[in-house]
Amino acid sequence: MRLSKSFVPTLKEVPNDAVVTSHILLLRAGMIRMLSAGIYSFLPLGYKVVKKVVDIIREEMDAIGGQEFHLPALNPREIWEETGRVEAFGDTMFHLKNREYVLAPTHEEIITFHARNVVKSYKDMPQIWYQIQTKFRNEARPRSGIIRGRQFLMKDAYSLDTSYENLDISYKLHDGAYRKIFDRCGLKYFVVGASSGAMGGTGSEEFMVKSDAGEDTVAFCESCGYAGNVEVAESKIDAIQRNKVSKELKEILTPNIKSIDELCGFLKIDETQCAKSRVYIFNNAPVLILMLGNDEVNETKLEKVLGGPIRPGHPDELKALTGADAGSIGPVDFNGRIIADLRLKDGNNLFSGANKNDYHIGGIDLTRDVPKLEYTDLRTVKAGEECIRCGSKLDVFSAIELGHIFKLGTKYSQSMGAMFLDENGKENPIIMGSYGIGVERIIACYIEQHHDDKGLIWDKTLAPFKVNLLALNMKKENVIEEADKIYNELTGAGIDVLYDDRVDAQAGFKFNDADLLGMPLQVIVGDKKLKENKVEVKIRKTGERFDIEPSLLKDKLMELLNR
RNA sequence: CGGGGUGUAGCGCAGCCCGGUUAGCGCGCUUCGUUCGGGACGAAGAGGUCGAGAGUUCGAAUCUCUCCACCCCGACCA
Repeated sequence: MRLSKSFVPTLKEVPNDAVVTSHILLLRAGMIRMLSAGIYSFLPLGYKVVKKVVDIIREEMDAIGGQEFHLPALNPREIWEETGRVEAFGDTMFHLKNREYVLAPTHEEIITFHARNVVKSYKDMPQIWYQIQTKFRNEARPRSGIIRGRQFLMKDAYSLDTSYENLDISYKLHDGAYRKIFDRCGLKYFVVGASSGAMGGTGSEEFMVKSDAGEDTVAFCESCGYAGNVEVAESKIDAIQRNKVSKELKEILTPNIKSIDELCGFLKIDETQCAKSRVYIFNNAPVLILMLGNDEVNETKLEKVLGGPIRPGHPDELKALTGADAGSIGPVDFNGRIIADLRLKDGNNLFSGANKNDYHIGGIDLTRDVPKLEYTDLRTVKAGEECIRCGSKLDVFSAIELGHIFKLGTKYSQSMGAMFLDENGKENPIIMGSYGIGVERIIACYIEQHHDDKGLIWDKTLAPFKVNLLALNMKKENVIEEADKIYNELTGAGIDVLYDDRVDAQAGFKFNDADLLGMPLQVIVGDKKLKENKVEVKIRKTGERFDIEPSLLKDKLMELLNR
């Protein structure tokens, strides 16, 4: 492609609104432009990269037996009513004003709609259905360029199976395909166990890339590879030691003492001798949560344990339930379900609220004084704690979610009536899985991982062009002649070449644009070296450069591109 | 949705506090000439509803109010 005839509006200066590296470079390289918050146009160069990513995804999805669909983005609202997700998505779903339609934020309902009409027998399965298509989500706050938009491209896939064993097979196929996709795209990623959130289901994994631009927080173990979203991650942290002798319960006057720190200061005790109470409302019933010391309740973990949404109790509810305000609530004689974090397991000689304002109780023995106490892991892990698997120090950092694979189970088939007959003629709901990849995020993550202060650094796999040919002075006949010849030769050999043939751009301008655009190889044709019958080749990634005779150029480039 | 910030030429900004010529600067753009291997130089140009609307005033980019857009932090987020 001749640059002089192309629309590649590069920017020397950094646009005001861009903060994240990938966003800045995509704008500067003339690959995207914003239309509105979270809505981006891909310009020709950017769209070439999109197509490369999509091709890789398609190849790997086809390789596991996926069949590509193209489903409508415009959906009748009533289909979404069947699963209750109009309400579940709430404001995140776009609604049309002049017809009862919504813009699809994902496609489980549409897949299930087609499945229930056609997939009626166990003989029809397994199926893997996928598409690469635009999704719409009314994000409250789009950000970071193409990383979080209101309109974005997603590869979404769905598996239909007759049993959970078969779902496991489909799930593993996707896991493998995803690894190949991200490997081929040149991404350094890791896989974490994740919370299933509002999708429902029995298991899920997220494919993540470490990045300051990320919106998820992840605990990661360098030595064994353990990784978990902090919503679900666990660490090895000391539980309290049970004392040999349990003291008597003792009520203590603690005027105006609310927090654990105040309590420790007042009683001259350590925070690990304190059990902090939090009251949540689940299914309109109170649940008292006990945490050790200053550990905070991880609400995601709690919701998972309870199996549904929770909310913190209001101050007046707390008062009515316990007779005390937030700082003085405790487990002893609490009337309702009590769950304690594992760190408190069978602890004794603990201090906690007395359910009476300005009083705490000491000498609590959980095994003696809190009957029917349940224990589970409810903490959020912190950096520096020990890995649950190998004991090394955990790192906690932010990351971008690239892909997510889910075992959905029967949530959608059940609510929408997608049933099949098994070998015994018995009717069962289809067992489903759902698998997503954010296409733009692959590009953004790639850039976050592959750039320098000059600009983008494309690997040949995703590069919009393999070679950037620079004719340094398009007013010199010999330069034009040689560069044109090289352009024709390389193009003829099937190499994608971006030919900077701009007449009015000076050498330095072309060098900088080439580095910004970041094609893997640059071929520089200038009068100076032509006089010695040489052109220059520069490898963008390493900065390495050498001179070569034009007649040897094509073979040399082929060799470089193939290794 | 809460908090903070910004909005002036295609891009980056100054001017605003303290109202008063024709609204400036750099880059980019057009024309001509020179230059031509690391973002050239000279000359002459084009380009603006100062985010929108209302108000105060003899007079508003500047003061007041309302709205809108965008960015950041948070909440939220399959």
